Parts: sequence; C-alpha cells; structure tokens
Amino acid sequence: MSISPKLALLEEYALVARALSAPARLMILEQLAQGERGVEALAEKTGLTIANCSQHLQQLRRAGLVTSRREGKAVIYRLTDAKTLDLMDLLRIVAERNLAQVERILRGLSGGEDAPEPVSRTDLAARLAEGSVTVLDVRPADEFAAGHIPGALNATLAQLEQILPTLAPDAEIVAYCRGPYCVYAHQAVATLRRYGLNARRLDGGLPEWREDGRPVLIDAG
Amino acid sequence: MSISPKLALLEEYALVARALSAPARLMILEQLAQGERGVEALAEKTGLTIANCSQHLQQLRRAGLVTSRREGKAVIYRLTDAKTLDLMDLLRIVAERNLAQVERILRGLSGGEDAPEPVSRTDLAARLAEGSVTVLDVRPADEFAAGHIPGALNATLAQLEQILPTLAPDAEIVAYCRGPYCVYAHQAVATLRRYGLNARRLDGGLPEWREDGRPVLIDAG
DNA sequence: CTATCATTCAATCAATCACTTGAATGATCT
DNA sequence: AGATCATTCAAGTGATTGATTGAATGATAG
Repeated sequence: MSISPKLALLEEYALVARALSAPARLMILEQLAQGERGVEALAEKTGLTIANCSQHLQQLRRAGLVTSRREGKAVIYRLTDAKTLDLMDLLRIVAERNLAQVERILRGLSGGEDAPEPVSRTDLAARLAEGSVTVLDVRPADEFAAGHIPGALNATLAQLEQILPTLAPDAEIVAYCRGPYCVYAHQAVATLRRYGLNARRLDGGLPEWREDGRPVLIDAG
Repeated sequence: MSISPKLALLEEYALVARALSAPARLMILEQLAQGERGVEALAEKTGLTIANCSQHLQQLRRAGLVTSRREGKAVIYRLTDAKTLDLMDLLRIVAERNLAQVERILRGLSGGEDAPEPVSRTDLAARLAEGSVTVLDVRPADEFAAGHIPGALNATLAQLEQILPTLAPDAEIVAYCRGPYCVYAHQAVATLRRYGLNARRLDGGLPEWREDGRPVLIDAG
C-alpha cells in the first residue's frame, strides 16, 4: 500500500495485459469463447499438460478474465465477461495493422494475393435465408456437435478433400471456424480455391455469430 | 518458420499484449497519447532513466505500437495508430469490471462512496458554450501549455489549495487530466469536494477531447 | 470412512525481463 | 575534422515466468 495509487492502478492494468501475453493463454481463451470447459478438455484442445493448463487458468483468473465453478469433481472455467472477447479482438486488430510479420503469416495462409474479402455475418444470414450458399464449419466434430450454424456442413482440414466431390462446382461456399484467432477457415478457403471452388471466409467465428444473437444448432447428445 | 502458422500468429498477438504488460510502458503510452515526445521528455515525465526509457520504447516499437522519427539529434516517438488508445481503454475497462482491487484503489482515490458520475465530453462542451461551468486542468504547466480545453484553469494537485479562494463557492467545477489512465482528476475532485465545492470529473482526458475533434487551445511558445 | 478421481500446489530448472552502469553510435555545430 | 550532445547498445544482476514432475487437496462413490 506504500506505492502511489497511480502505480498501483497501472500494475492492475498491466496484470490484465500480462495475462494475454502468452500464446498458450490466448489458445485457452479462444476455447473458452466457445463455451465453458473443464481443465482436462482445455488441456487436450490446447496440447498443454493438465498441470500447466491449470496454472495458466489461474493466471487468467488472477487477471479476472475467467471464473471457475465446481461441478462434482470437475472444475469448470468460463469467461468472466464478453468484453474479454472485444479485448482479444482489438489486440488482433492492432497487431494486424502494425506488424508486418502478421500480414506475412496471414498472406502465407491464404495462398497469396488473391484472398477474397470475408463475408459479413449479416450477409451470410441473408444468403442463408434464401438458400444460395453452402456453409462449411471447419472445426473438430465435437465442437461442431456442441453448436454450429444451422445447415452447415462439418469437415476438418484433413477431411476437406473427401467432401470435395459432394460440393457443387459452382456453389458459393462460406467457411468459418472458432473465431478471428482461428486460422482453420483461412486454410480451408485457400484449399477450396486451389480446387477452383468459389470459397470465402466468414468474418468472425461461431462465438461472434452467437454473440450477434443468431441461431445456433446443437446436436442432441 | 518451422512452427505452425497458428502458433506464429498467436506469438505476434502475445507480443502486443506483452508490450502493454509493464506499468512503465503504460505510462509512456499515456504520455504519447498527448502528442509525440522525445526520449528525454518521456524519461523525465515517467521517472525512468533515459537508457531504461529507451529500452522500453524499443519494446513498444517491436510490438508496432510506436514509431520513431529523427529530428536533428533527437529521436521523436509517437503512437503508430489511434487504435492503440482504444486498446488501452478496453484494457482499463476489462480491468475495472473484473478486478476488485481496481475498484478499491479507485474508491480510495475518490475519498469514499460519494464520488459523482463523470461528466461526458458532450455535456461539458454544451455547458462551456453557455458559460455555466469552470474547467480545471490538473496537469503540469508544460502539458497545459502544449494544449488545453479553451477557458480552462490550470493547477496541479500541489497548487490546488492556492487557487481555492479564486473559485466561486457555488461554481460547478469539471476537472480533467491526461486521460482515463491518469488519476490526477480523481484526486483533484476528491480534494475540492472535501472543501465543499461542487466538483466532478470529465470522462476521459485531453487526448480523448482532441480525438473527438473538439477545440484545443495552444499557448504561444 | 476409505478409495478414487480431477485438480491444484510445491519444488525445480532454464529462459526471459526490468533495471543499472558504462561505452558506442550518429547527427549536428564550430 | 573534431567536439558535443541525444540516443542506443552491451553486459551484468536480481526477480519473474513457463514448463515439468510428483505430491497434496477436495469432492464423490462405495
């Protein structure tokens, strides 16, 4: 308490920033953006050991970004606040505007200059209503089952070539994944376009779609 | 290039967050929000040594948050992008919503429960136009000289008691400082209210006022 | 009450960060 | 060109972080 209040405040703000300063924690937050999860599920999805994942989660909790609740033996974590998503999004936007390295990586993902503009969620909703579009969900099957855009096909990158024959050659395809931090949709679009298909990426992923209040279909367990 | 593009992207985003994860760098950014500055000026304002300040600046530059330009012997730094301010602001908002510690500090600054709501910049502009308000700039004299709200008085916290007699006892006072990260205005309002004056805080500081496109008066050098 | 399971804590190590000090750069002025 | 000044670099120190391992906690089921 002896330091100045001004510094004390800055320390708190810095704590939040620090929580976002490790790739592992960004991955965890991206997962939590899709819904609450237990420690084990998070560890598996992110490739971290359980102990390590638990430590990161506690760092996130200290920064106030996640909250936990006990459910039987399991501890379930969730985002404290939807504003956290905005913060991650702004972080991404600032990084994309200012860091040449980010642009280079994204360009590499999209396979060159010819990456089309993403489709806005409003546009996609309108096109869905008139049935003039094929929606592709590029996330793993379990995440698809837990909630997806109604009418979407599901295929991971590895499965993509298998479903190619089922797609009409002139269909307009819109791919989406976990959200702005996720690169699956970028890669899927690049692959589809290499095969000559008319594919574009959705702006944002399922969490943003849900945040907009749009319908999400959940598979019966 | 051997790591996955996904991880590479997350590393870049984390780099930006890391740049915001030290109080010293937040102070520097707060200064730069008011206008471009040389290294020496920044070091003095933040209380850092020049060498240390230079190192922090380079970390900020690596994260793409600041840009430098040479002017004679001096190197002048400025914010790369106004979006950085949004990012800092959101960081602050998330911290205030989620961290009890922040609320405690702010409450202590404001001297208890009775802190009034801040005045919006739109409101202040209207009240200024009709002359029904006294505006107080709580920043150091040099920053006041470099630009302030037209008609504002200038007094640091230390000088505040000296100008008390010049204030009409029933005047409505609106205090502002460097911006949301700055606590001078909070403290000034607390002091003025202890003396029974009707003081409130402006929402945001001079950078936000300027960002709104409102008039700023610059003293002739 | 004991066994079991998911999670967290504790101890450790390598790596990184913030800060200090003193020397090196790079542009100006005489 | 040499002197001067602002800034940056380089090296060293103490503190912190991220990851690993193994033990401890805390809630449930028998």
